[in-house]
Formats: sequence, C-alpha cells, structure tokens
Amino acid sequence: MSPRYQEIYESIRGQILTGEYQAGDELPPETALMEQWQVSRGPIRQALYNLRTEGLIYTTRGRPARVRRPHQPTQTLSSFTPFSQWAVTTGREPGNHTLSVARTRCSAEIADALQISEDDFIVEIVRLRTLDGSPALLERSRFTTDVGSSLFDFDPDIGSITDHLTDHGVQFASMRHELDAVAADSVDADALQIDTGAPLLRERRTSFDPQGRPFEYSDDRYRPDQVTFSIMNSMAAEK
Amino acid sequence: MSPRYQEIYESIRGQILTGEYQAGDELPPETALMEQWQVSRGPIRQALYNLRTEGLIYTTRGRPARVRRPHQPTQTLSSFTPFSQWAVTTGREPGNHTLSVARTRCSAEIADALQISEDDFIVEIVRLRTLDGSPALLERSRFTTDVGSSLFDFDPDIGSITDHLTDHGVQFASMRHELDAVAADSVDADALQIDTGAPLLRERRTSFDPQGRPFEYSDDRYRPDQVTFSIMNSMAAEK
DNA sequence: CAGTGGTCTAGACCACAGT
DNA sequence: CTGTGGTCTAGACCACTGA
Repeated sequence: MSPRYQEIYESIRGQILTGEYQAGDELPPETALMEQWQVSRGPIRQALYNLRTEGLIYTTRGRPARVRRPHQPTQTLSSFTPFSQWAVTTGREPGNHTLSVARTRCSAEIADALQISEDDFIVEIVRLRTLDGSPALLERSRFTTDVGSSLFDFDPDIGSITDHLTDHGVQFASMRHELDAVAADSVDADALQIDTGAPLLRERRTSFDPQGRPFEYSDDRYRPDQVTFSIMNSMAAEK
Repeated sequence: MSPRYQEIYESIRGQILTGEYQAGDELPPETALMEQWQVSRGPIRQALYNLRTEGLIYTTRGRPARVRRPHQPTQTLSSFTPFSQWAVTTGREPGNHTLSVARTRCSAEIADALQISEDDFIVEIVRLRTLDGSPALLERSRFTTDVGSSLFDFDPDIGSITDHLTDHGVQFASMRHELDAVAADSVDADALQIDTGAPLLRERRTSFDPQGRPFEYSDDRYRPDQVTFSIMNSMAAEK
C-alpha cells in the first residue's frame, strides 16, 4: 500500500509523459488537485515536489505549476530507478548479457565502500546491459555475501537483480551515486564495442539497507552516446 | 530573510561539517529540535529532508536521523552551489583564469537550449577554473544578451559571475544539469594540462529564471581526478 | 512497552502573478 | 483586486525501533 502522495505523483507523471499535458501547460491549481484527490494540501505538495525535482514541472509563486519542455531520454538522478525499469519507461527494450558471476575476495576500494575487511568474500556479477540490442553500459556489481548468496540460484540474463533481492527480503533504503569519467580499458572496450581509451561515464553506486549499512557497490560504465544523466534543482527548496 | 527551515538546515549542516556530530551519531529527535528552535514539525522535517538528499544523514522509522560517514570532497548535485562557493566549503582555494569574453552568434545546440533562434547573439565566457592552483575544469558559459550584457563591465578573473548577476537583478530560480563523458579536444587538453583524448566529465548546465525561461547554457568539462559529483537518494521519499 | 519518524488533516498568513 | 503557491502551526494516527 503506497502512500497517497505517491499515487498522485505517478498519476500526474503519467499524464505528462503520455502528452496529456503538453510543455508549457499549467497543471490544475493545488486546491483543484485537493478536491480531485480528496486529500489535504500536504500530499499534493509532496507529489509536486517530487515532480519538480525530477525536472518535469517548474513552479512559481502566484501561478500553478507548469510543464517543462519534454526532455531527451536521460536518466533522472533524483528518482533513481533501476536500469531495466528506466529503459521501459523511455520506450526502449533492455537486455542483459552476463559475463561472470563469481565469489571472490574483495579489493581495498570495495572493502572500504562496503565497510568490510579486505579478507572478506563478496559476490561479483559483471553484466553487459543493452538498449534495443546496442551495448549501453558495463555493470560490475559487488554484493556482501549475506545478500549476494541468493544470486547463485538466479539467472541474471533474464530477471532483474533488484526485483530478485527485494523478493528475498533485501530492502534498498537509499543509494549514493558518484559520477566521474574514465577511459575504457580493454574489457570495457571489448564489451561495449568501442575503442580502448574512449571516454566513458562512470557511476559508482552504493546501496544501503534501512539501517544505513552498505550491501552493494557497483561500478557502472556508460557509453555517453547511449545514456546520459540529468538532474533538476530549484533554488527555492535548497539554497 | 530566509525561511526558518533554511536556517535550521544550515545550522545542522554546519555542526556535521565541523565534526560536532560524528559519523554514526544520532541527531536529536524531531520533538527536541522543535523545542530547541521553537517551531512546529514542518520546518524541522523540511530541513532534515534537505540534509538527507544531500547525503549527510539517513533516516529510519523509529530512530532519530543518523549522520553518515564523512565523504570525500565531491560536489553534491542536490543542493547545487556555484563552483567558487563549493570550493570554499571544502577548504580549497578557487581561482579563475578567463580565456575569452565574446559576443557571437549562437550555434544550433545553444539556440535550442536557450530557446532563441540561430541568428541571435549571445555572450560567451570561457574560463579555466582552478583548485589550489591546479586546473580543475574548463567552463564555456553562454548567456542571452539581455542578461549577459552586464558582464562586459566585469572582471571574471576576480569575482563570481553568479554574484554579479544576482546583484544586477538576475534570479537563478532553477537549474538543469546533464552529465556525460567526452574526450578532451585540443583546447581542453591545453587548458587543463592533460592529453588530447583524455576522458573528461562534462556537465551541461541550463539556468532558468522564475518564469522558467533559460538564460544560461554552460558546457563545463571537469578533470575527473580533481572533481567528481555525487548524489544521495532515499527510496522512502521517491519510489 | 514507550519513543520515534512517516504520513495526513485543517487551518492560517504572506508574497507574488495577472487582471 | 483575487487567486495562487511558499511557509508555518497544531494537532492526529500508524509503523517501526529498541528496551
């Protein structure tokens, strides 16, 4: 049972993405939305806030929220959705090609990120992920063993790791994303069908459980011609 | 006169950054903060929400917010602060070296981003920006003429463009950031003291006024060894 | 069990947009 | 001027934490 503001957010978001609201259109005023959904102002404002952070609308004092011009298919960093779910909402067909599933000892960088010691074991899954058949990113995902062990009886070519782990009681409470650029190494180049040394957008993603403990640390390298990231922020709500 | 929740946010943020609250510490419960600041729950929650998006704290039901382990000096994408302000808060010395200030006709990409026609003029400022003397990013910033004209009587080596424009009545209401990776061209390589073809993190930034009209479109290329970006998101508040 | 944060209600006042 | 969103108040109920 999702909260009320979540339903409202998803409903309006759908109306914008399907074109029921065009760029520049005004949304109904908050009072009208309160009437329409039979809720008080709180949930309405929460829903609009999420839409604003995602860059779909912008707000000013004195006028209802307006819809932004449609933007290109970039991943929005504010409402971070797993790759396969995101691909579907942008109308493209995601695919997976698993390169390896292994149980190994972790390196210093991984140990630090997962807050474990260098002697500990981890489960590492390397997957090439595609959009409409073209290579889009190479994902090197590492899990702590307690979480990752359930991944050995799972075909990562078919299903979503996120869904599989959620079904096994793992809760993704929050994520941290760090973005920089790297040159493709030979493995990257081979998998992504680019030249060695070509620039890649790297996302290092750490997933946390509700207690703030990290259980996943992933190094994802994107072809910049296939996927970009975007974020919107309004000064009003921050600084 | 900034809103109450902003003061509270800045105060707690300061206490975390100066180490008064250590990683893992619990913040006071919301009721205690309400008492301390003599406000109701709304502003307290707004302040905590901003801290959470910035990645400084994490929250769970049933326990007060806790402070995250301190993170490396990366720019946080949620509370987007101008480069020079950000540099100061991380304890580094920002510097500017202006390469050119020009009034030119714009290209198709810029015309599209600024919602003007290709015949229109723009003001372009190219600046190398440094941290503690080392090249950090090359900024190619383009303004619409109405906003940019005030930049000719201004020394961009010394002051902050953001501050200068704010003083001239320009309001930065919201920003959109698009991130990808590019190979350094010869200009980038020369300015940033790297090899041609080296991977750079590119941020294309569009700034909007309160009416949602774009007035700045900037192409900023970062040395990935000097600056990275990060963002935190909690599932609770989004999806 | 008591304490806490997540969500929601019903009201209020102000600053700003557009007429 | 009226209508709107930005901010704040004072309450409420529920789900979850930890003793």
